[in-house]
Amino acid sequence: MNNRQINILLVDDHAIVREGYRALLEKQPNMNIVAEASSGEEAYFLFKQYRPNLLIMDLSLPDQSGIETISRIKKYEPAANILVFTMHQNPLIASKAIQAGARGYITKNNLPAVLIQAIYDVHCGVMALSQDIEKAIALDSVAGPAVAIKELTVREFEILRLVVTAKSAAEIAEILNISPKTVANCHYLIKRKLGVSNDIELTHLAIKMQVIDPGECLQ
Amino acid sequence: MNNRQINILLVDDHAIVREGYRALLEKQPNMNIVAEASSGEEAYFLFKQYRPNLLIMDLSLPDQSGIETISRIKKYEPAANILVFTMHQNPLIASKAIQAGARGYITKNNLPAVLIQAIYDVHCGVMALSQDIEKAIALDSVAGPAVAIKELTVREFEILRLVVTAKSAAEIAEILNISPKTVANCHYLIKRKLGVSNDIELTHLAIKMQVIDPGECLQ
DNA sequence: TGGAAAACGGGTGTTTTGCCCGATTTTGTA
DNA sequence: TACAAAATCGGGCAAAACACCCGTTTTCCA
Repeated sequence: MNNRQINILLVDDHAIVREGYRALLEKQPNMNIVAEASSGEEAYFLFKQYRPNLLIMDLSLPDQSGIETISRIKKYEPAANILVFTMHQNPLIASKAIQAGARGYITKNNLPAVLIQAIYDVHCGVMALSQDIEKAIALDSVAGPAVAIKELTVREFEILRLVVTAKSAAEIAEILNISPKTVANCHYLIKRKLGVSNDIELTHLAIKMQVIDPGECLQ
Repeated sequence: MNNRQINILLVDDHAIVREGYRALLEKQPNMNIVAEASSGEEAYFLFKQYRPNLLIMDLSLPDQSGIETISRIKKYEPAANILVFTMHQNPLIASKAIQAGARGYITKNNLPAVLIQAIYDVHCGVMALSQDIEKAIALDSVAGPAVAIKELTVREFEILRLVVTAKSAAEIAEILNISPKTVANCHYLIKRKLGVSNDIELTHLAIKMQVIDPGECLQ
């Protein structure tokens, strides 16, 4: 990779956070924010338009499609450099994001300098994980009770997240642009893989595994 | 209130967000950030030390003590002006924060300008609520589930508790010595009364209303 | 580039749901 | 005590959802 200007697309739904990125990144001589998006849809669109060298994205987007957005962008451009920068310290989410094609995962608990370093790392093709996430992944893989959830495919995980926030099959189908029938089948497979027999158990499990936090679905 | 310099204490556990505040607030001629805290403990300490005119705080702090911190500070200084600025759009959280003594509640979904206005409002003694929160609170108190849940009969409430701990209709029928059909009918009536359309929403609602606590399903 | 895994979605019999109804049993209160 | 109102119980039935099967296409790596 070259050491020239790094053109960055910011994806975060909170304007104040984007202000923060700007203040921070524009101090770096060779970083340049070419565009900002506040939703997954917009991110995909702007990525195609601007072709940035690097994409910094939060996962909690209004259309709930953080990981899905990574998949879409990577499908369109497998060489895309995507760095996840989010508050979620959950190793499950981190590993799904990486499975989906992210090249880095840094939590917002880290100091700005860590983000800066990660940007350089990812830009040079080095996978960047913040220490807290590395630790969480390590702990999880040793004694993790979340074994079954890891068997889920990226798509299944995505659908799980939507299902447990009480979206209907039709809504999910709409969001993901697939048939409601596929959603239903996938929903069934998720339940079978996780060994639960109804949606209530599934919800409890999702909360327990911090796939969602209790209250996330309260509007 | 005077119109002089507003001395602000920032409380947010994410450095990048604090960068965002800085970039934003320092553009305002009469706002001045006197200190930053990244935990509730630190916030309390710095408040005593700096006596700011206004405190902007996020609720999701590492020591999980956002609302608790508000209480502590208000106890120490009842005149403290506290403006909550958080991602939580939950009306229950908002009302608890206000009960605890916050004089404003703005979600991070809002544009920076909304925050700026709220700062002026709170500084002048006007309660500031962002529109999304106003709406959420209104919905919640008018047609809200808090009311609806009280409409449940004793039997319905009993069945609700069993349902949301993931017991099957057959099991519940067994426990209560009634027909599974009655359980199913009752289950349906509960959902109708509470205005939810599936069991996942029902589960979330039950957790939110503390019919069962989230800890009950953890492990 | 070939083979495995994942994603997608049709088909179909079985359950469950949503909503109706009437029959009993409390319950509150005049 | 009387008696209406509310709560409880459960049958019926069409519509919807589910569980499970399957084959096809797409994606991903080695």
